[in-house]
Amino acid sequence: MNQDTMNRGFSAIMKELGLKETPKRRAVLEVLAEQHGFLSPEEVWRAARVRFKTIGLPTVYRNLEELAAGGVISTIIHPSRQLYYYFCTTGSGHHHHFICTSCRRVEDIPECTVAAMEQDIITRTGGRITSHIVQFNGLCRHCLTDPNKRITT
Amino acid sequence: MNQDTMNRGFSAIMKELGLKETPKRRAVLEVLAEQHGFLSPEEVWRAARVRFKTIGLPTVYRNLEELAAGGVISTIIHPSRQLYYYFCTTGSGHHHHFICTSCRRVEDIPECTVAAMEQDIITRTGGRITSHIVQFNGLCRHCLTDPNKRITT
DNA sequence: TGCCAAAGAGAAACGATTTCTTTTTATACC
DNA sequence: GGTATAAAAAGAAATCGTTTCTCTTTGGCA
Ligand SMILES: [Mn+2]
Ligand SMILES: [Mn+2]
Ligand SMILES: [Zn+2]
Ligand SMILES: [Zn+2]
Repeated sequence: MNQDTMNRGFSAIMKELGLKETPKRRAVLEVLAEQHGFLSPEEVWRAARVRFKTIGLPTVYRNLEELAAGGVISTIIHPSRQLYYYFCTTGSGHHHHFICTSCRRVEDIPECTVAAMEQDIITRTGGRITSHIVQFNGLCRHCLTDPNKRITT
Repeated sequence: MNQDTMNRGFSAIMKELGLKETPKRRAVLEVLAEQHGFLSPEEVWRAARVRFKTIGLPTVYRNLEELAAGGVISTIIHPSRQLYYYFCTTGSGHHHHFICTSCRRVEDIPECTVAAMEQDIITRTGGRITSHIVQFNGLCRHCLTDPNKRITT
């Protein structure tokens, strides 16, 4: 994703969400978009500080939360239970992820085939499903190939 | 689950995991087994203190973690990112859950139909899947029927 | 240009979870 | 039954990721 596409797209995104287009907010989004994997709020903050002498960690937390609430970025469920975010370049469309627990790469799982399971649950339990979590964890082919390059976080 | 079944089963469980059968550990398991829904470590602790004047919160955390590692209890993924545990009476067999975010009831999802998705990911990405998360969140039929009885946690 | 709600800085608080040290206890073995 | 020993627990304290607070700054709009 080149810088121009990024900037144009980001302006539209923030407008749609009714969020002001501030340099800090754009930086948060840019930092995430430049990564191939998911990042923690503190990692986003460290990367953003390279561009801004001053940017507060609470600012990063707030923006990440807002952007995730708006569906612009995805939250990653992690065994450590820390917060992690990922900017998914696959446009709209509901889908899930395969994350490498070693290097943090993320792969799309295009089809969400849980519809049948949901219908089954609804009819069987009589409840209403408001959301679901489907995520596959493992090692990507890079980390599988080079065991000595694995990042055991 | 009656008390006798509980005690006999629990002894075997701890033996299998190579854990000493202590009163505190059994209490943690009993508290969870008596609930129809999932509990936080502090809630387990409060319930366990009814039986023991002294039981430390770290003890509860440690036991819950060990029992979960042994597969005896399940961890629940929660939007609040707090820890929650659930004692699943469905014996062995891999399956997933539908949890009510209001009253914390848990329903089994007997079939795990993600095998096809996994195979697809493996062949397409060349990675290895070590685990997956599949969970459905929503409102159970009780909470759906009585909106005014909903527990908005 | 001026207004004002939204956004950010910086410091501080928070609180769930973990760590540490000392004491107790379950279990294996005699 | 008595004893050794490693596991387990108590209680206090620390940790640290995350959130809150107060004041200041700024983007969007007329
Ligand atoms: Mn994606
Ligand atoms: Mn179950
Ligand atoms: Zn990897
Ligand atoms: Zn319910």
